[in-house]
Amino acid sequence: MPKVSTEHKEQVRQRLIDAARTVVLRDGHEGATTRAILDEAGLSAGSLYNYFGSKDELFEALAEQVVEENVRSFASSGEREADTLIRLAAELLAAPDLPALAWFRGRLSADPDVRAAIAKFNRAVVESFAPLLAAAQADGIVDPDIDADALVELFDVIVEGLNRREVMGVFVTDYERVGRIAIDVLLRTVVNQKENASL
Amino acid sequence: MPKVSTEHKEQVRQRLIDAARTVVLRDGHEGATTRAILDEAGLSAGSLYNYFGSKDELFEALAEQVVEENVRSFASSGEREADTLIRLAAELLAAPDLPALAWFRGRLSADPDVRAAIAKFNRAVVESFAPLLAAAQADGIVDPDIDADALVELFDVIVEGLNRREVMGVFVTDYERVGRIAIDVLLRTVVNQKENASL
DNA sequence: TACAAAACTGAACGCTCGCTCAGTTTGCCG
DNA sequence: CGGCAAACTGAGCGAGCGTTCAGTTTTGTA
Repeated sequence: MPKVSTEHKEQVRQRLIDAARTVVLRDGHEGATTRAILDEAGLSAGSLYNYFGSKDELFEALAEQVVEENVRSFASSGEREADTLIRLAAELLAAPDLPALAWFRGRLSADPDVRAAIAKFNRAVVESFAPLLAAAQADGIVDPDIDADALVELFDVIVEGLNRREVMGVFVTDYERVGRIAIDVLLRTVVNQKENASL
Repeated sequence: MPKVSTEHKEQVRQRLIDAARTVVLRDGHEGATTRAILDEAGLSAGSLYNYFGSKDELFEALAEQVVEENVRSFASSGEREADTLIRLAAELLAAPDLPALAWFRGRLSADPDVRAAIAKFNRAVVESFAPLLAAAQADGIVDPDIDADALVELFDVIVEGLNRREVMGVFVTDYERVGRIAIDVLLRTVVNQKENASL
């Protein structure tokens, strides 16, 4: 018969994950020591090991959670227009969590679970854009000869590029402008074909 | 009157930088300890400090060198056609130095000198593409209303995105295809205007 | 209220890191 | 050839890390 155990335990576990995220964002990954994290969470040195087997286990949990949030945020947007997607990507990438995400990508990319989660994010991006293009091709407003898979992949590359610059602090001078030109350029395959057809 | 000093000193210094690069690429940044680097260079613990004031100074020198090589490689290509640029970018980004570059970008991005070197690389990319577009606009084959600066910036974003994926091990399935669609899409602003004009 | 189990504490351990320094070797110059 | 400054060695340092554990506090149950 277990004594204290409740979902309170899960709350403390989550508090540790949140503290780890806070410390990584504030002090960088070199400053993210167990002591700093436990201090942030209001616990002392030994308590970590009631919840995680090691520091790495804590970081794996955090990494999976951050990636999961990004996947959900990207995949659950109501609108599915291509320009909304670019805008959403820009917003998403401006979120304070992203530096952490990038950090984990570099730091833990050796871990198969994290790699899988990242691949899931990329897939979410691709799967959001592909149907739009397919529909446009089915409607005959996009050249059916166009290499749709490659175009979708390019969209993903652009999202990654925006992310990288954001993380690097090399901010795009004006998201609105670059986002607009990306839409413009990506959808020119659509629009111009349509214009040509209507001529 | 100096005794032993020759340019031999510069050679050893370079050997240390090369050893640091080798170890980082082989063991990752956590495995790149001073002992591992000195062992790779065939020197013992104390010798590092005849050439660099600290481990960080060595890494700064390496980072600047890697970035410098990338800038030179990108800027010195003979051909200046846009599709060549994309192809060059792809080749460049497939070079084995790139993981190191990416690592330093993340690791030392707080250092102003390294940030400056990275900005230089970005500038080289932008300056390679901008004249092409400007010329096309001057010739009247590109809509002068098009936001040229933003388009150039998008090109840079694409280069960054390709780089990121390469470093992450999320390889583009077929560089040829994605490169072609990127050219196609970027230059569609050009080609379609020209086609429209000729109609 | 009494008690046992779980949660928590914080001093301490072992380890590895960047770095130092007294002693040794190396190689240029008078 | 002799001498001396520079280059190099490697044992060892202080500090900080992740982790442990014996003791204390807290908590749910009987």
